[in-house]
Amino acid sequence: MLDEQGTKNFGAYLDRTLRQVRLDMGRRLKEQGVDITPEQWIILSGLYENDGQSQSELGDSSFKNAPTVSRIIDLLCKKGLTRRLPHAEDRRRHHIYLTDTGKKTVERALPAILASREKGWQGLDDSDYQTFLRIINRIFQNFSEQE
Amino acid sequence: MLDEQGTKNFGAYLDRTLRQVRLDMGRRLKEQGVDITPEQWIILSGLYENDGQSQSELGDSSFKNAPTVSRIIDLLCKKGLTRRLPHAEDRRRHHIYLTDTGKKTVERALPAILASREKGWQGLDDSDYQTFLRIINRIFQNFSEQE
DNA sequence: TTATTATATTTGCCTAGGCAACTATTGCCT
DNA sequence: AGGCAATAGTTGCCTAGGCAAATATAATAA
Repeated sequence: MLDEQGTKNFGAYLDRTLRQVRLDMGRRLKEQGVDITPEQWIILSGLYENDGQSQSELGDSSFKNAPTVSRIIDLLCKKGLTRRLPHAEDRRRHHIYLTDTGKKTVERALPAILASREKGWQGLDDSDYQTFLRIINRIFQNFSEQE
Repeated sequence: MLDEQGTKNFGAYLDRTLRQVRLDMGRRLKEQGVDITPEQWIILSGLYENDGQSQSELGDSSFKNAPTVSRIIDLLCKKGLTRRLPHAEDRRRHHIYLTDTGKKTVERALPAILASREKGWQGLDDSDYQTFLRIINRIFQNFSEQE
């Protein structure tokens, strides 16, 4: 069949699995009454760790591109979870800060996130995680090498 | 930090890696002069294997939901790569068939797909693939259990 | 047969995320 | 200083894919 010609069709497995991961996380957030998406969680938790980052810093750490970060932050600002403040030294940049509501939202969301991760990793252990990271990061790096 | 509380943050790795996989595949298809997306490839190759499937069958095998399949097929029909034909026994269904152009497109796309997979799996071997499948399918199943 | 339920597909509305083009700044080079 | 490249961010246009609701048809129950 087309799928196997000596090559490994890992993309299809990544795709279907990530879809389930996102679905489960999204549903748990909703059940918890937290109105954010998994992608928004990534940005919010990044700010919770290190508030006041610029959009490009958030993009680098979350591996999202600039337009995507820009639009997610638009939504988060509209929901009142973050705000953009001017950067003192560089007028092109903004500092992005969590509002108080934003911080509370992160804290309310966390149990749902942790529960979802726990469910996904059932039947697997720490050594599987090391192996998983080795393989998936190798794939990632294989595509990250500048041509 | 938030990311590690004993739980495994596998979602972030799946996310960033899949994004690279799609990007590389998309770029290679474009270089090859084949005007389809990685998602469209999944549907087209499914039809190449088994022509005339219904949309729900394509959805089941590609793990895409009904609206997504419907819209991808809209696009493929607009490009002249597939066509919808009525189902003799069930008038709710369609048979989806590749056109001649569609078949040729699959054949022209295949080298790009295989090259991308090969690049992604560099430095990894068959036994890594078995391990990868075990872990990722376990995650998938953990989320697929009803309830 | 009729009423109810289930299935196949489509559509509307939303977020995420590609690419490319654009603006505003900043930094560097001469 | 003046010119030019690089950087930060935004916007437009596109596809993918969630959910929910709608339509059409089929299958089943009463």
